[in-house]
Amino acid sequence: MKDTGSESIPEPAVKRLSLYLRHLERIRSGSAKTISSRELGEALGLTDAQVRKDLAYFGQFGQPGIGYQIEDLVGQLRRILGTDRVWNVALIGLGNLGRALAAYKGFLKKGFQIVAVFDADESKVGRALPELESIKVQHIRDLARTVVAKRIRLAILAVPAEMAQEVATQCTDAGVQGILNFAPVSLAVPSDVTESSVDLAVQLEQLAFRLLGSPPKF
Amino acid sequence: MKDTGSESIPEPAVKRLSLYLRHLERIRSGSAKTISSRELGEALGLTDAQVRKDLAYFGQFGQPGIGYQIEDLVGQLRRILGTDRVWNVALIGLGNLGRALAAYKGFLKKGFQIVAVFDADESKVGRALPELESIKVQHIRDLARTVVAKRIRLAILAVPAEMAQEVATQCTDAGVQGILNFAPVSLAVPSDVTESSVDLAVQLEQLAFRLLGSPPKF
DNA sequence: TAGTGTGAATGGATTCACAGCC
DNA sequence: GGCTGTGAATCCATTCACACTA
Repeated sequence: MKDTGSESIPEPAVKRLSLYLRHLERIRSGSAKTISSRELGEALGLTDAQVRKDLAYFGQFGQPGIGYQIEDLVGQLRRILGTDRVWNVALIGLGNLGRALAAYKGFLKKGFQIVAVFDADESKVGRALPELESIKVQHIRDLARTVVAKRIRLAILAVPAEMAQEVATQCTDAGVQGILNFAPVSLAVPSDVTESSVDLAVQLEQLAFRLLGSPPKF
Repeated sequence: MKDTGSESIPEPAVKRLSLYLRHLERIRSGSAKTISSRELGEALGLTDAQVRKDLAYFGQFGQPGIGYQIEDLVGQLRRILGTDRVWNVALIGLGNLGRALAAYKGFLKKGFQIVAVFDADESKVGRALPELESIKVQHIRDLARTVVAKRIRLAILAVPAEMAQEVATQCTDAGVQGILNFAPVSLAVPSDVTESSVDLAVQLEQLAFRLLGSPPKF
């Protein structure tokens, strides 16, 4: 009934796009200039048809008989995924995980720049993190102000579970449009905000479930 | 053609089971003794039918007209997911992320006990981590020996991307059956091993993709 | 009345298979 | 011969709708 205009791209396809890009960036320094859908799929455990279908949602990037130009495809995927620009990101919560995330180099490589860090602990406020010399820890009460001032559209939440919903609401109220949540709770966010949760313990739990089927090897 | 015997449970259903359990554990101290599929679904942004269907794959846990007994369902879900026991886990790689994971309390709450930690850096070997006083950092060369000796079936990989595949292979050769991988690469593992990857930068990338559709709020 | 469990219907995503191009 | 792009067919997951139970 309602057509949003986008050509109905499957969510799983977008996830795989990130994996394609990641693999291509890894092999781009190699000798091969092109890659076939079969090769790309094999590297990620997918079928060739899957790879072609995924890419075809976004355009015609390949050459029949040849494959895909690696450099070209990297550029296309970056453009599609939005990593051809710099995104300002806020990091909220400076416990063990938060500090590890602050130090993580992988974000900046993809254009995600942490331009503000927040915590509720007054004793941390005003200091600088070793890995982000140029910015000082701010109190969460400054969140809204800073989000607007620094044009922050993405936030990483690494706060305790009890605070997560409240902080998430402050983020969205301030104009944040995407939240990556590491607290082990489901967040309720407005429909125009995207939320994605990573629950470290749940990840292990899923693995444990699979193991229940098969016996130990020792 | 081949029937593995398992009643074909959708993978997404198992993921949601973890979320059901997480929510129930959070509210179990409250006054309500029961919860309906509608209430549970609402808390997680799912339909009531979805919740009922998911639970029904594993048994008949609810009472018509009443709902589900919270305590009972917690027990059932723990049993189904395998968190009603203790799992020995190895943590490999002690960079920023690895150390944060070592300190993470959430694992033990679900029965995942880190019983060995490894790194390739000789200068770290022999020391103890602040949060895991009782165990000493071992060199990766001791991986196989220790995995067998300590009956380790799950491993958390927090090593650099370049080493990830090699370490993963060492893990599976030693008998590890499940790997939670934080390195930004796709791992190839034997078919009887379960691998699950969390790429922090990819998570943000997915959020960025959604944001490309809508304009900034400022 | 409130709420589960479940077959049937629907909706999505993956795979197939092939026309067309290099 | 090798490989892409894509409709058609298949497979899988979600939603619907209702018989049934407390």
